Amino acid sequence: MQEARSGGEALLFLTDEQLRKGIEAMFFAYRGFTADPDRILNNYAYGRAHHRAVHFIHRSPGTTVNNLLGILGVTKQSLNRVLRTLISDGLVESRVGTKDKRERHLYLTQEGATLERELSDAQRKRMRDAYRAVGPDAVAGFRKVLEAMMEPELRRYFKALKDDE
Amino acid sequence: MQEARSGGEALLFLTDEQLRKGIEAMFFAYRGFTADPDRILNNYAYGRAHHRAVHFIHRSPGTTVNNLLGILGVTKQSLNRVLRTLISDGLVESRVGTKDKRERHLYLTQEGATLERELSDAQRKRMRDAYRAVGPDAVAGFRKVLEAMMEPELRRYFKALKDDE
DNA sequence: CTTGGAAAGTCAACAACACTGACGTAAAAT
DNA sequence: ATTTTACGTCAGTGTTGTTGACTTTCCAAG
Repeated sequence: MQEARSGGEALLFLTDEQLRKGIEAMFFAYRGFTADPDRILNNYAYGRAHHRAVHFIHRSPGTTVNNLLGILGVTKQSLNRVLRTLISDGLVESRVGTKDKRERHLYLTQEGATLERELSDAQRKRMRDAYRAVGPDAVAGFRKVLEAMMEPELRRYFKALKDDE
Repeated sequence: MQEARSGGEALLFLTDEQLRKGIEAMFFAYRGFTADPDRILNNYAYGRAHHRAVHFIHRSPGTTVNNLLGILGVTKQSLNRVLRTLISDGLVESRVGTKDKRERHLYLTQEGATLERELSDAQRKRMRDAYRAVGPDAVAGFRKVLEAMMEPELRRYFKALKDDE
């Protein structure tokens, strides 16, 4: 049941109970993390999938459907349904690739950018409030643990993004 | 676009870009966080909803349906569908309350405890590896930020749980 | 140059899991 | 005795995931 504790000072906190608390903290925190966007999305008849698509199109304008698939970790059919509604609703524009005509490059329209802004404002506010409540050292630790928890493939992608900090 | 930075040293890192990275880190990390249980659950034809129910019944044996509803944040119809399958599959036992016969107290059977163990072993391993990779200070910060990010109601519940650390 | 395969994307059908709303039963509370 | 609470269920709906089958486009081997 209990962690062996044979290693040294750095292992003292790694009991099963401590780890379970960390798991629950992650579960509850993620609920908070998505609570504000979820409320906003309800007003638009969109869901989290739309939010994710809009977020990453904003982050990487001109990205292809295939790129998004790798980042979002869903099937292309699932993403396609979401993109179709966003495109037909005029939030996302899909341009046929000039070099490779199989590809579709995705961009937010003005309207799409407005929704992205509304969603990310709310989410950033929560993140900012949390950061302010705990201070910079805690934030640094928070980010370290999150990175360590990612699947290796996504961690590599994420670290590549980090370069422009 | 940019954070005002008028406050002082503790605000220097709170640019919109930094906050967006934090948001993405949370998104990617949560994927990693659920990846191992998801793989296991596929073998049992169960989903995350079953995992959550099993986890919190393990955490609080004898908890009532109503208690679980508050913790999981779903409707009773949704939870009931999950509990029904878990009970009929023999993973969860539902006992009528002795003091208040309206209540149903939920317990894991031996089989249910086995699944809980398999799921939480995988999830704890990931959490433990991440903790070990970053060290205790980072973990303390991680936990602080997660708590700050929770909705107030869940934060109160979570802090009450924390007492037995 | 043609042909065959791989890649990017789309359409259709289905499953999981969330939601609302309505209803029923039993037990507790008033 | 009436109301409220706890729980279960049925019916219907929506989002989001899945697999399977398909078109278009690209590219490379023959």
